[in-house]
Amino acid sequence: MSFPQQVYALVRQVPSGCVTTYGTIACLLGDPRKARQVGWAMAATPDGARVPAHRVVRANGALAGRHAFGGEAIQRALLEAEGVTFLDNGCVDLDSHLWLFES
DNA sequence: ATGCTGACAGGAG
DNA sequence: ACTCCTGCCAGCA
Repeated sequence: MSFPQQVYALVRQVPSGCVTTYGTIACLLGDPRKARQVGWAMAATPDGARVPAHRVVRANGALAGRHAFGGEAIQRALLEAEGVTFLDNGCVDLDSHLWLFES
């Protein structure tokens, strides 16, 4: 199982209405320092992977921005549509929606 | 091969 | 609170 494959597998487990962070994913894969590679993996996410990359946010809940989906606003809209709430600063309410992969 | 960049994170100044 | 620096590793000029 290649690194990106594991990333996709985990992200796919995130239920609608929940989010997770790059660091968390990297940690679950055994190497917290590979957070950047997680980001790279998301950027390279093939459509066929069916990975809800919009549910993956930064360590503090801030959205990816830049190259993502066409804008942070889009990612935010997608999450809101799934029931995810945001803080005044535009960050995801991790306290309520962070997926800890307890399943 | 070398160096810079990047959907990141964490620590230091 | 904010900016800068380093670690990690894949991709590209």
